[in-house]
Amino acid sequence: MIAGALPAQTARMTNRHRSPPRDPFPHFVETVLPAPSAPALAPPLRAIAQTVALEGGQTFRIERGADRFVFIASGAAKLVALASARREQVVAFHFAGDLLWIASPPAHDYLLAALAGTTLVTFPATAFISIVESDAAVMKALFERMQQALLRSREKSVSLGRKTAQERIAGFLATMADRIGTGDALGPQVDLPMSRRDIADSLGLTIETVSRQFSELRAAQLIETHGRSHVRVCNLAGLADRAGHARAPL
Amino acid sequence: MIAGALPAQTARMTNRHRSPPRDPFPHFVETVLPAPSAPALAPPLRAIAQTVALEGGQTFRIERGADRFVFIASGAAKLVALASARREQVVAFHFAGDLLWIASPPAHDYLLAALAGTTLVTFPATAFISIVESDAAVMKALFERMQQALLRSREKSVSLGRKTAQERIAGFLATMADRIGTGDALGPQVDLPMSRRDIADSLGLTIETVSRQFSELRAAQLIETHGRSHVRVCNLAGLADRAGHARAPL
DNA sequence: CGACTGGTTGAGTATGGTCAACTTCGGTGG
DNA sequence: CCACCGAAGTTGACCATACTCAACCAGTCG
Repeated sequence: MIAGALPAQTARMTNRHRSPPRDPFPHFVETVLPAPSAPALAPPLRAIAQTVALEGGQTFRIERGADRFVFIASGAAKLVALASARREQVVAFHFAGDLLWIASPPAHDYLLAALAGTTLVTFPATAFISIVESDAAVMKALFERMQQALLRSREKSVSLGRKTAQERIAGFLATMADRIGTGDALGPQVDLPMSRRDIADSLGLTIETVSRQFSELRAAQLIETHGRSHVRVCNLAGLADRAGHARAPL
Repeated sequence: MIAGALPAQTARMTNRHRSPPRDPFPHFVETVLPAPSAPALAPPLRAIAQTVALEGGQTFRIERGADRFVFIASGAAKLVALASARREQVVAFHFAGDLLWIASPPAHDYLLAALAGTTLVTFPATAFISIVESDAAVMKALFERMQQALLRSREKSVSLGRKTAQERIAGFLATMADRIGTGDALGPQVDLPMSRRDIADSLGLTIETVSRQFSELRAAQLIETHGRSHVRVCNLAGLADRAGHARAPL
């Protein structure tokens, strides 16, 4: 279930301050389950839950045909589809508080890889559903998370199918500022937990192209970067503009 | 709600044999609702349902913030995201029996366009959910359709992000053979209801590239084409092979 | 049968990929 | 605290895949 580090990954430990192994299950309960449903459902769910602690670079694989729900209690992860030996597609990034569904369809294998120290609570999908299916509020909450995932995936299709490299990068940064940015919306800061390779594999580009586009956006005064991962968005409107988020004029 | 034909579309009527305007709602009920749930839910759902008949080329738009469920009673449709004036991304194709969810997120507008004469039954999403949310079986069925849509969308991301033009076309044809093919699996035939432009807009390519790849696959004896839309898959295994559906070796 | 749309084929181009050198970051150890 | 080292990131030169522009062909409908 928990596979080793990815091939080209020398499991460099980034956990100097290893966090105490607090049980993440209560966090799952209060984040995902509506309060009235929690008392009845938490025990049976706990019975089928598996808690997994991953260090950055480690991966969580699912067996074929055994799809799972995964709650990210802390940390950050990428959901990766293996297209072939040297081709990976990052299908989605997920952060603390997210609940995602993973399956491996016939065409490709999928796995979840931690971008840093990450704690997961995972459930076999069918067992999970049979426990919560009778609870309308929980099913509705689940459903809404699914809708959000589908919407994000559709937007990613637009990006991958019809946008230039620069539009993809600009859109990516704007999205990340929205999802994990700190500070006000006018000058958000982001600490990107993913590498340039992860970004490239997410946007259907190469690391070189990602790097070049970062440089261009920097030159255009839209962003500032400090170190490998810190990005300051100087001009969010300008960034959104370059993302090609044109709405069709009616 | 029902907009006119798309810009470059001279609403050429393809309905010589106009089908009788049979009420498609019962078809929705028996296809989507589990039998035990139908009697209780059908009446309130009918009250909020809107039936729409579209000719090929006509589109169904949703207002912003008013997401809908759409059941395709007959025909075929493409779900399109408008990236900008001359850039459209086909996010998904849907056929008779499919139930889909459409929303227009902040970044882009979405619309559903009929590929031929098509009958829809549509519902405002929130009203739909409040009617069915208490019925576990229906919610589960809905949920599974959502999972399927998400899975397909993820697979599309892989295709758009990490596959060559030929791999995309081969994968597309294999998928279509599976979804709307007739005849045995060894020599399936497909009548593609979508134009080369639709295919191009779905795969993130141009019509010329689509055409060239069709020609190459034809030259490689993997497919035969008759007329604009009829495709005969001579070698499904070979096609799947060229689709780059490599599973990671364990 | 003729016109028109959609599809195919060809020639040249551009965006992003590849290959390679170099720089910076950041973590470790002297 | 600074020097060192490996990995990650950046930049440049060149190349390839798919796009653009354009002409031509074929299927379909009137």
